[in-house]
Amino acid sequence: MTAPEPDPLPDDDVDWSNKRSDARRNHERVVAAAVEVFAEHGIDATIPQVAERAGVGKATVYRSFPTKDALVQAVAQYQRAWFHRRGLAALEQLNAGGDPLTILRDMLADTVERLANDRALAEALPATTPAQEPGSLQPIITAGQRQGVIREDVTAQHVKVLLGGVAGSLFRQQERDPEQWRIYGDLIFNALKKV
Amino acid sequence: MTAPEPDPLPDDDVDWSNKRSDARRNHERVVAAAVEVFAEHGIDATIPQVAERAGVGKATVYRSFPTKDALVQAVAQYQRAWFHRRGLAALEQLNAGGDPLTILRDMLADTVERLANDRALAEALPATTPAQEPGSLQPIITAGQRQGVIREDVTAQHVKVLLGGVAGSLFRQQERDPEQWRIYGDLIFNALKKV
Amino acid sequence: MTAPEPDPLPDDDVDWSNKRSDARRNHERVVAAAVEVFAEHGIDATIPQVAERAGVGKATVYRSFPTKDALVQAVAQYQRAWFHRRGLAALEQLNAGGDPLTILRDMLADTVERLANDRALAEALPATTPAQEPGSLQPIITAGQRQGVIREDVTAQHVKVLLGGVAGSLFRQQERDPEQWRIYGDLIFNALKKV
Amino acid sequence: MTAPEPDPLPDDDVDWSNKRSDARRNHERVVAAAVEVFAEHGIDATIPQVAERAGVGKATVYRSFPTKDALVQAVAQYQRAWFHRRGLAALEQLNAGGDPLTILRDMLADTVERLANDRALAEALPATTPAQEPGSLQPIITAGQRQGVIREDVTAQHVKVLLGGVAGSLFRQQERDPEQWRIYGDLIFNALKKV
DNA sequence: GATGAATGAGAATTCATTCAT
DNA sequence: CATGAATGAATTCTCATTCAT
Repeated sequence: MTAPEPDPLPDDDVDWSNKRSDARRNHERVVAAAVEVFAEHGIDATIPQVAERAGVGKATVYRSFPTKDALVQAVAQYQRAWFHRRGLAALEQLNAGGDPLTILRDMLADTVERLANDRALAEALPATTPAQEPGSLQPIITAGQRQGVIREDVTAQHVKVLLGGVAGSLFRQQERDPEQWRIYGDLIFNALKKV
Repeated sequence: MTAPEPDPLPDDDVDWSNKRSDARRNHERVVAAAVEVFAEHGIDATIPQVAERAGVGKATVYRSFPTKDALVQAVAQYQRAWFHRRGLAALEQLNAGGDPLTILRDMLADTVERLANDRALAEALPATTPAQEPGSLQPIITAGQRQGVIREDVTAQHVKVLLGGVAGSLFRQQERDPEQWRIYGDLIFNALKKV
Repeated sequence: MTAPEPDPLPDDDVDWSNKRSDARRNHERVVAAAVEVFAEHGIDATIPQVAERAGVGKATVYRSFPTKDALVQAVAQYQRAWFHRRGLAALEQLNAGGDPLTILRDMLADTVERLANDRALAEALPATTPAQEPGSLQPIITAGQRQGVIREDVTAQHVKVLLGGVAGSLFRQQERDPEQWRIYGDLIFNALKKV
Repeated sequence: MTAPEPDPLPDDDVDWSNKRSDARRNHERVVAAAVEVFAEHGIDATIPQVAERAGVGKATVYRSFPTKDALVQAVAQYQRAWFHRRGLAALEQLNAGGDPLTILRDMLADTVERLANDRALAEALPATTPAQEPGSLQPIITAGQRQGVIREDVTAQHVKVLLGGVAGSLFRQQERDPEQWRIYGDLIFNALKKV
């Protein structure tokens, strides 16, 4: 039900075959550090923070990513990719004849659990555009709407905004209680259901 | 149904009885300017921006508020106060025999409308602690729960987080369509209802 | 024959009447430091260099000039203004019936002498556009052309490029001998004369 | 009338007899690339730019030249060498009984044409010292002086400074019109003539 | 020998905060 | 009291140069 771990890191479309292994290790360290630091501090984290976490100099971060924004986008893409994969898993369940509401509830629960540990995902989620993610949440919502169990004015985008927005707020007030996070997931699930 | 205007400014627990009147006027100007500027730009607005809007020097802002954070807190308190007053108005309707769900729906609609025009409220809303705001939304929710129309695990805090979180996301993606804001209000309303 | 000393510093269109005297002094220090530092190192001089020379912090420089380019432009304008004033003085001599060739020779000599001590003027000179400087050199050249003693294909712009270019080169090779500088002025004068 | 192409590359006083041929080839590639890149961007071009143009790694550039300045000097030497060869060609014409003024005019025209397409030459030209270039322009100037058609206080160095300086200015203001470049060459020619 | 990865020093710029007037 | 001038710390980004492979 959960996504496979560890998540693959973004590859940046670089052909690493003829690069030195330590360089690749450092690149991965940078990305991993960025994922961690952004997870903790959001996209306001600074390049020096990332560099220190990775144990490299600032300029090494710039070797992998030419601007801070590029790094932010890479991490955001990585986060969206997780969400996308989770959506594909849900889609398989749906195609296997699963119940849309159940699948949706589980997916929301998983996502909230991850959001609780990853501020960057919270910030990346609403920025997703439907075209970029054919899998995602939309098919499940559509299926539920066909069955008349999900509100007809709801789209995946609404869910992402609700999830991302709530997570952002909870991070800001440093809510760490998993039970509270779970409740919010359940409330959002409830918001989508047809009365 | 809407709150009275202009909203009273926060008092900051200062004894003004022996202050010069122009000092008090400056203080109020600063707060009013801060409310406006933060409403437009969120808490990332700068002190110089606030000072300019207030028509005073930067140091005058610091006379009223020793740090930028103090000013942010004051504005946040002011925003929460608006929400609190709106809650008291709803409470009166409740005591006059109104329907909790209807009252709740109207209050959410009003709040979303205000959120759409006030970034600072979105940022301030979730930071409220229950003890600070006995009025607020809680009595309406409680009444609805007694009538069995509102989920029992829901508190005013949950609603604030949902509202503030969604508004934050919508601001970040610069969503200006009032219809979209309205839908989110409706979804949150739906989230609270008992199935 | 030479320009009045000390040259007036650029005023940046600021009304200083209600500013504190120390602020004005600091502003002037910044400008004076910038003029000096740019005179020595050209426009590649850095803001920290200017700040240190002025005995102020970097940010104080930014108070007077919002970007480095603004500072560069101010200094360049100041330099062009000197050249302009010198041109006006020459124009008066011309109107008083002076000999164009003699006036031109003197003006070139003065300018070269100043260029020898001011790298920034060398860099600013060619950037002048005729429209900006109605006085300048053009009237003298035109008068000389009317008398048939100056080449007809010559404009003030050509002279500025010759002067600025030569001075740039001499700075780069650190030529300090005034006699050499004088010779270049004389060569340029010779270049302009009709055969 | 023009110099033979391709120009020979500088030798840097290195004994290549016991070097591997590919190392020598790399060295030459670096110099050729540096000549091109500096011609386009002046000495502000970066080492990575040169390395990329040469198709080698940055460190390979540093193997041939310990600092960027060393590379700059090598390119400058190469540019001066072109000028020197052009001077030798002129010298032959002189020895064959040519007219000094005509030879000088042609040489200046050629040089200006090359300057217009080579920023590095403009920057390198004035840095020449007479001792380094016995040939160059000096013999023609001397011949012209003997005939009484060229000013007696003029040396080849003066001409180089005039040429390099003007070219530097024209590059900085991005003057691309060949006619303008030609005029400057003619003015410099005029500057040298005896009245 | 050759490579490209890594780095440190430094540049421009912004802003919360302090202080002299 | 009120002001705006001054500043230092922090941030993004660049490049000449060194070093491990």
